[in-house]
Amino acid sequence: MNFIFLDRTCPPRLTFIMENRRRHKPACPRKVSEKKEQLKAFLRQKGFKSTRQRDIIVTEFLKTGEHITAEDLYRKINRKNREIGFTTVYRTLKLLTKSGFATERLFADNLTRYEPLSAEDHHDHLICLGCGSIMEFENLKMERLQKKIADEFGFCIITHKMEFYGYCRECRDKCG
Amino acid sequence: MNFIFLDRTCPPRLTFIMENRRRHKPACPRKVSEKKEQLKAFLRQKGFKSTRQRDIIVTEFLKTGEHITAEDLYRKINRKNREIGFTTVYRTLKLLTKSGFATERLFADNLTRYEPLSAEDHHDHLICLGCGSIMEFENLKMERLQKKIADEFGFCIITHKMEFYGYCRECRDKCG
DNA sequence: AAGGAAAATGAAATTCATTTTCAATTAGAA
DNA sequence: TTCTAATTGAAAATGAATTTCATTTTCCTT
Repeated sequence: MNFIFLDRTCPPRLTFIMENRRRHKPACPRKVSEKKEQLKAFLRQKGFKSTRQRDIIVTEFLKTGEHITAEDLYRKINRKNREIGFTTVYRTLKLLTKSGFATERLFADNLTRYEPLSAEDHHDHLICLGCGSIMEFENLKMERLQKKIADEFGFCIITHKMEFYGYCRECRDKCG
Repeated sequence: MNFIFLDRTCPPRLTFIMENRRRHKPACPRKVSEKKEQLKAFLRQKGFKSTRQRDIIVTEFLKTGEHITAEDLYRKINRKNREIGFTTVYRTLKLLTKSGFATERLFADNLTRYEPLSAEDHHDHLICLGCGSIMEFENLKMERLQKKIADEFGFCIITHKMEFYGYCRECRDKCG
C-alpha cells in the first residue's frame, strides 16, 4: 500500500479526476468513532455483546481502512494485544460483513480481503501486479454502461466485480 | 447451465445483440479436432508426451466448452473412464492453461473454473445467482472505457476481470 | 523389436486459507 | 449478585489446490 492520497484531511472527502472519483480513505478519527457508535448500537439492538476484543479489532480495522486480510489484521493487532486470537479477528470481520459495516472481496491472489463500507460505497479496483497496491475508483459512465449491457441480456444486476490487473504509474516507470 | 444458445451451428460463429457480442459456444466437432491437433503439435514441440488420458481429458474438455471445475470435469470423465484420476485431470487443465489453450477463472464461489480459449478471446461474465448459469459477453465500448479510466490513473492494464452477479431473464421472471 | 531415459500417472499425502468445535470465560439482564 | 446466553481462543476440521513418490508409459535410440 504505497500510493499517495491526494487529500488526507477529512472533508471534503472526494477528489475528482476527470469523471473518475478516487475515493478518500477513512482513518479520520471523527468518522471512526462515529462508525463505532453505529456498530455498538447495532450490536445492542441485535442482542450481541460488546466486548473489549471487538472494540480493539473494530478500531484497528476502521483505522486501517484498507483492503486487508483477516490474517494481516490479526498480525497488526497481535503486536500490541497478544491475547486476541485469530479466530476472534476472523469472526469479527465476518460479523462486520453481515452487519453491513464491511465487505469481503476475493481478488485473484485467492485471499479474502475486508474493507470498511459506508452506505453509498460501490467502487472498482486497480490492482498493481508490481507493488500489490490496490487503488479504487468510481465511474458513473461505467455504471451506466454496465446497466445497459445487463438490460440487453434481460439480466438484473445485484452486484458486480470489476478489477483491472496491471502496473501503476510508479511500477510502470520503474520497469520501463 | 440451462440457457439457450442463439446459434448452435458452426459458422457464422458470433451473434450480435446491439453492440454486445454473445459468444458462440464451441462443441463444433471440426473445431474440437482442429484444436486437438494444435495441442498435439504443441506438446510434441515442447517435448511432452501425448497419452491416452490427455487425449480423453482434452476431448471432453473441449466438447464441454464451458466454465468447468477440475472436479466436475473429472466426474464427467470418470463415469466412462474409471481409471483416469483426478490428479491427471487437474494437471491436464493446468497444462492447457500454461500452453494457452485454456484459462483459469476464479468466480465469487471460490472455485477455479477452466474454459477453452481461442486466440482472440477476451470477454466478461454475467453470473446468475438463481440457476448458476454463466453467460459471456464482449463489449467494445466497455473495453474503450476501461482503457480510458486506467489511462487517467497512469495505470497500464494487463488483464481485467468483470463479473455481474444477479438474475437472468428466466430466474427474474420466475421469482417476480 | 528391445532397451533405456524422461515424462506421465494416480493414490495418497500435504498445504494453506477458511471455518467449526468445544471448553472456559465474560457481558449484561434479572 | 446470580444466571444465562454470547463470546473467546486454541485446536481441530474442512475443502480446494497442489505436491510427492512409486509405478507405468511413451517414444527415442540402438
